[in-house]
Amino acid sequence: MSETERPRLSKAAVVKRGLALADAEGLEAVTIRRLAADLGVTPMALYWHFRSKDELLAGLADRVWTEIDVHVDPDADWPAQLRGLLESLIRVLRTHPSASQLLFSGEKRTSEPAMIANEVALEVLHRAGFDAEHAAAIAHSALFTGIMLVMSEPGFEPGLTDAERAEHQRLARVRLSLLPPDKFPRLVECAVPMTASDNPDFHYKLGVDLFVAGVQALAAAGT
Amino acid sequence: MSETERPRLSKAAVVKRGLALADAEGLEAVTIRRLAADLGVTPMALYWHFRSKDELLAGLADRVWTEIDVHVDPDADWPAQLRGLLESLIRVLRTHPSASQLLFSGEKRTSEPAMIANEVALEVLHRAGFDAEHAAAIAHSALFTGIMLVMSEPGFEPGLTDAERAEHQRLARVRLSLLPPDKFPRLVECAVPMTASDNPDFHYKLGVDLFVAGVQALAAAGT
DNA sequence: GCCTTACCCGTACGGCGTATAGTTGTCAAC
DNA sequence: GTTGACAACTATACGCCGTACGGGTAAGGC
Repeated sequence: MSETERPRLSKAAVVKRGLALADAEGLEAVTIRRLAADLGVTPMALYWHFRSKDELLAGLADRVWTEIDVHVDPDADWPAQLRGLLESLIRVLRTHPSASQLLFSGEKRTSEPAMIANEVALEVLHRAGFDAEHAAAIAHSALFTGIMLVMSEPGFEPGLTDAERAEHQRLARVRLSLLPPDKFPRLVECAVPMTASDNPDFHYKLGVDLFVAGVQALAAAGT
Repeated sequence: MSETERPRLSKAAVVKRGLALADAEGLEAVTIRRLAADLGVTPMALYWHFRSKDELLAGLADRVWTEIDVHVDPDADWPAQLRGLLESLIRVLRTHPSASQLLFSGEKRTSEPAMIANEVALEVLHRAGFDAEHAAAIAHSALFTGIMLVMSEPGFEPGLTDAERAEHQRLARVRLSLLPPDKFPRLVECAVPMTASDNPDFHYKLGVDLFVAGVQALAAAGT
């Protein structure tokens, strides 16, 4: 009865497993010890491949960046291109719910795939007529708009089961409904939509519409 | 030689000190042990006033919410009112750099002052002609736009000294400038504006403009 | 005099990131 | 075929963290 041979560890394998763990149980579940255990290895083994936990997390972020599709339809107008990029970003961030948290630490947006995405966005904005300063700010804003949209999705809290999420929503809704209607008429009225963690499409569509419309307004005003 | 009498602890005093600590050294400096030491008290003393650290942090968040000015100019039109609210939010978040991180945990946006702010925003949006669903989504979006603007300010990293921040900026700028210009022409071109952590007014003005313009466009399209 | 209540301390547990030093498997050089 | 170097790990330990549990102690009511 031979020991089940564990394949050699590799940076990529660790990152893959770490990302899967983050996706499944939230970023706070990604600890050196837990990840090592999942990989059937001693905690300190990871330090052979990564200088620190932060470098490991940077590895996760890097991998997430590679998943976003930076292809823009050359025949579309620039608002459609911008929208496409933002939607691609959102798609990736939604499949990796902890990635948004990850991308906040500034030095995790400097990997090469991140640069490429940034470059493409800047190019689109350049063609839209924005100068370097505005293009930079708007590209930055687009990234954070995507992150915020994902993190502000009602009921967003990575690592929760669907049942827990539903219960949270129910509680939030009840709490809102039971507010004094004379002091909080609008809140009571909006109890349901404010906590609607069911169909998120409305949330994302409105968010993207808002952003693109804003940029278009700026472009029009800038001329 | 009498012991220097320490005044009795109170919830408010702990929150005050905690917020000051967060402002000065970042949220990760706010540990039970450190905060207790600052207050001249044993860690477990804080647990008399708060059930858990999370409840303490909720206390910080609550206090931050009370600082935002929810007064809207009744003579202004709704875009100006919306802008005023957002600017007030941003002002507070900027004076408490760690507050943005704090407000992410959903249950820290349910205190009474938070509700009031929300109610006011919903009222403004209602008068702008949005239905409950859109008003709810846009109010939500406004809050997160404020948070995002603060956290996406170039060089944002609470608990850093000005010198460290300047050094970070310098490094980021150099790294961008040294990219291969044939692969990243726009990035190289935007090296300076992308890392401009000096005058932040441009950043915030553009962010608010973007948001308000977006909402106005939505209002116009909705009619 | 006693008891309750509010407030605080001491100790301990399990988990975290990681510094430091030791162990093993692999494989080229002699 | 032995040796030695090096890559890839393991073992142990340190100092943090949040916090459960079980006291202690001064003030005030009876």
